[in-house]
Amino acid sequence: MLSPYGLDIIESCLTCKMRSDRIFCDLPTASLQSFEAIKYATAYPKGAVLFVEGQAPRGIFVLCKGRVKLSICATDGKTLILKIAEPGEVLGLSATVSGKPYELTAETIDPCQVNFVKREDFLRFLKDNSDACFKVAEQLSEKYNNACHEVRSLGLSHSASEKLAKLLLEWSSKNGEAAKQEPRLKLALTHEEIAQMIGTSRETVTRLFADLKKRQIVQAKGSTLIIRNKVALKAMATNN
Amino acid sequence: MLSPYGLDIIESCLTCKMRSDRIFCDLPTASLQSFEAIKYATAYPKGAVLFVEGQAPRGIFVLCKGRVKLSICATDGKTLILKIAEPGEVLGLSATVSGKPYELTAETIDPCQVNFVKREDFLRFLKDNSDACFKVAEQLSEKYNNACHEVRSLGLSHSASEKLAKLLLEWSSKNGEAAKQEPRLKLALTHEEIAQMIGTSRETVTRLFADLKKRQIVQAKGSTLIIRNKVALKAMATNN
DNA sequence: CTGATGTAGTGACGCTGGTCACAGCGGTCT
DNA sequence: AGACCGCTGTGACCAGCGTCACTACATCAG
Repeated sequence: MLSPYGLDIIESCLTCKMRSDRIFCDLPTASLQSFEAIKYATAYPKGAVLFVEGQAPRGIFVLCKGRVKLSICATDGKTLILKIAEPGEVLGLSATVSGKPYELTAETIDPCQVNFVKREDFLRFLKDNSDACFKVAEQLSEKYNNACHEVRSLGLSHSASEKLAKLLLEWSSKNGEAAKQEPRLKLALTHEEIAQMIGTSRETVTRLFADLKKRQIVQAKGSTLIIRNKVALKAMATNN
Repeated sequence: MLSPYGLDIIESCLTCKMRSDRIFCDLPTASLQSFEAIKYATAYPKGAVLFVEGQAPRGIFVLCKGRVKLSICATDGKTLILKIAEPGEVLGLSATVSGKPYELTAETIDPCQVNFVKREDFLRFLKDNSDACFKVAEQLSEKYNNACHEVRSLGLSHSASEKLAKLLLEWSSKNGEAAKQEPRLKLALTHEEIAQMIGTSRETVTRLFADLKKRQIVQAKGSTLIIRNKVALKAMATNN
């Protein structure tokens, strides 16, 4: 089997082991078979752009492996990272459904495997498979929910430190580390990228981290970050 | 016919004149008939709260008449208005589909007519009527799109004046006034509410308006605002 | 080894806008 | 009429943070 970019390609959705974990993929066999017929299994290297905001929607991208950075970008080049998509997520879904341009840009940050489906094929598929249509509604609700959280964090925060604290807590809760006394997390992003996630400048992120370390709230061990004082961090995330 | 709060109640969706204009309501007669069976036509006075963020989803609210303010609110009371919903919009949709708590608060700002559908009834209805399910996906895409715009405006703007200019242009484009030389728009909101829409303080909005007037970019005529210099306003919305 | 490139850390400076504190200015209720 | 209330308009003050400019590493290619 071909294996570009060092990926182990999952050939068929029907035999995919992760199927049941994934909100969109967990479809009845019949629907999944029609899906098989219209999907193109593709692979991308790190740094590939799946689509760009403003483009007319070509179709959906089901992320099977790897992570994808979703961002929006201002005319002056200032960028805001909305989220890092994980496997199981469907990208370009809302644009494909509504026919409006993609509202964000998707760029791989790992080698990725992706199932692409052309817009016309996908819409036909949805009309014929009501289970899938409902899954799409669920996915879109999920996305909407996410966007609302982003709005809340951007719009209701009083300071950059509050937003950074929120981000760190959110990250720690994703690894199931949140319950631990001193949660650890891998800092896979640069200060620049973190700044783009919370809508601030690179220098501010550096300064905030320096401050957190000085106040013994976090501690860096190489590229892992240990949260030493969860309570203080939570206080920062809710107050100002 | 009963007519509370000075409303002319639309009794049946089947005979509703606005049906075809409205993205969700324009369903095949068969689907609409099953919808009729599960909906409750209700009316609310101005200032009524349909649901509050954080509440478990009771169901959906199809707005037939009047406007509804959708907002999120921080623990300290700071509020952000996401949008003013117009007739035809379905409220509480994503929470009802996903089962997660309502992500925002909906409060009427006019006397409103609303069709309410209980969550279980609605989910059953969706399973049985795939046309409706697709409409839901479309509505959710629309909402997601909106949220993305909000994120862009909040996250990528450099200043409050930029956000205000964006808001004014957006409003003028809704009335079809945008094409005119000097678009007019009704300022139906207080400075406080405008501040909450763009995530700034009441005083800043007052100062910004004063500045716009001084620079002859806009002009107030009672509660209508005339945009005298569209070009300058657009420049403010894109630059800094 | 050396230069190039990307990331992180830090000081200085100044602007934007949040906050507080009041002052006018319609309404409306009694 | 007066009292009260919500909205608007302004001045003063200052914290937060964006920006610039530079240094310090680390990694990598040649």
